[in-house]
Amino acid sequence: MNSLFKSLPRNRLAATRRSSRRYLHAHSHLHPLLATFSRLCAEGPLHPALALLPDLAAAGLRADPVSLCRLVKLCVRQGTANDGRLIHRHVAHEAPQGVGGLFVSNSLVSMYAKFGLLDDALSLFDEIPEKNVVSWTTVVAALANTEGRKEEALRFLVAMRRDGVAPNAYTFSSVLGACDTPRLVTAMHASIVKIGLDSDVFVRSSLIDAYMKLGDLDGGRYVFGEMVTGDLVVWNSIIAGFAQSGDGVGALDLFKRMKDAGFSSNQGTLTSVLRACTGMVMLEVGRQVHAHVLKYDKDLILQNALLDMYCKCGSLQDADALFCRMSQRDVISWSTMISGLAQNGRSAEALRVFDLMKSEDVAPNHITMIGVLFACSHAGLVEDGQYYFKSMEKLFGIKPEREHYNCMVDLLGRAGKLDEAVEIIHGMNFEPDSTIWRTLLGACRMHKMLILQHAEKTWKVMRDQGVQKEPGRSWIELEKQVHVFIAGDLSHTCSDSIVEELNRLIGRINALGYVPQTEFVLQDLGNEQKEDLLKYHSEKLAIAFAMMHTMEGKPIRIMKNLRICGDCHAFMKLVSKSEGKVIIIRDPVRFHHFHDGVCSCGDYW
DNA sequence: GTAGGGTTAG
Repeated sequence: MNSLFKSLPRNRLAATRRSSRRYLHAHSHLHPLLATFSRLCAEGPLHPALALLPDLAAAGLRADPVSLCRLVKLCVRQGTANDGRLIHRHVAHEAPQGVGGLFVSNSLVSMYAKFGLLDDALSLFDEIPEKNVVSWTTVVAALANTEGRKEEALRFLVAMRRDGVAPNAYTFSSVLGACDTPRLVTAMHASIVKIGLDSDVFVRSSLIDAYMKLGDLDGGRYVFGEMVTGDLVVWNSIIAGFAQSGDGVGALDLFKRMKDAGFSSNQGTLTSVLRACTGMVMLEVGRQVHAHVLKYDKDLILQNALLDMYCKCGSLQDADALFCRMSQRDVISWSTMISGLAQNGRSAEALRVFDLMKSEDVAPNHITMIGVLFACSHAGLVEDGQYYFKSMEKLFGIKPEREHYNCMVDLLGRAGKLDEAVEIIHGMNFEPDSTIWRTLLGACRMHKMLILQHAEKTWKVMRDQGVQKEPGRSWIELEKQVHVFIAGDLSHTCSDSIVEELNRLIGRINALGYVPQTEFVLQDLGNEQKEDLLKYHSEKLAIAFAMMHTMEGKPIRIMKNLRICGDCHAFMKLVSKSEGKVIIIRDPVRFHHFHDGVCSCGDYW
């Protein structure tokens, strides 16, 4: 291998680089075989070019480094790892001279990494005697992109500096993907500023992304606000960060500012904007975005985001129509559709979609199985659920994780099999967390088996684990504006009319037999106070406001941060009947479609 | 020859 790297004085590198380009032209005129090879490497296809390698060797001809690098790239795009090894073997014998050898080796390292053969990439890297910034960056990037090897990326950065090679913008934008603690990101940020790379758009977008992934919105905003240079991806990074951290309004606001700044969106932008709509349940804005998505109908990520938006906004007709139209579907499309149907109370269809998925030979993953188990539990299909839970490892090679156990506790709990649910918890290999307890408590409450002593103990465990009681929040989209209501908070500008409308609704449903179910207030209070607490639950404030502003015939959609309580549930059923309205409430887990006094969840949630 | 942003659950 060492013959690959005739070492050269560094001041001759540029001259060699120039001569290496000339080499191509000189030789292609000299020999038709080399000319054909160069042309194939530049234009493809891959396999005829590969087939020429033995002929070149037999004729004693040495391919130029530029063509070889092109061939390696072609291989990454069109070929397999074995094709790559073929090139590697050829090069090991017919090495290009001088700096060209280094170029070819660097691209081979990159190729192995792209094929996921990290160890091959590293061992070739080890053989390079005079590693330059590209060699180092290639492995740093490969490690930073591999789950479980991120720490090594940082160690390589240190080793690189010790070796006297200065990192460049490529290196920093790669290594930032491996920085997953505030301390690391801040330290890297400091180095970047010191070296003066903080205006590079690649570095900037990676830095924003790194801050946002830690949940440090201010850090991301700071880097973004300091913008002296920016491009579309920098905008996309900040918008994605806001959308992913649940600040949909912030994301949409930035999207508007981006357009005002003269940038037009691409697939990446639209995907994040859709996610923001999904988080805020902004169906109308989502529909508008759909119009811009039409020209990207081959982009699966974007199509999946659109599909999820329709599911999460409770518009299953749109989701279904889109799903049928999609020209390709991957495991995410299928999982989205299965969970979407299940969350909207259409479990039987969800399971039919799962059967269809299997018949199309798409392998389910652990998220698909969460959707399937969720569907079973929602439809009371205890046996099917138990079957899938027990056999998912054998059938699909998916080991049950915490989330699957949680689904099983839900499934058994809902079906009233509380003892079996507790048994499942005891049979877990990991400590039960607050989610599991919450699920069990929900089942107890559902079956009116709430033994307070037990509940208090459970709440204590949850408090000890740092679970906080959030105030209830509901929000609705109206004329592309989001209106937020907080439980017990009457500071909204329209509060007086909201309370008036609420009283009117209560009067109407009293006639249908509504009685406030104060048992859902767990605090120790007098009955009247309990009724007041119930009356101003956030979804009741939201429905009163929506009732005054929604057009006739249009369903009302409410988003909630907490699960809906039994009293609000009964309330909504009666209001849907008395007012002849379809009401759709999305809580953090599922949807309730209220229509004519009935809910899609079958009073079971 | 090396680099950045986007989708499914909870």
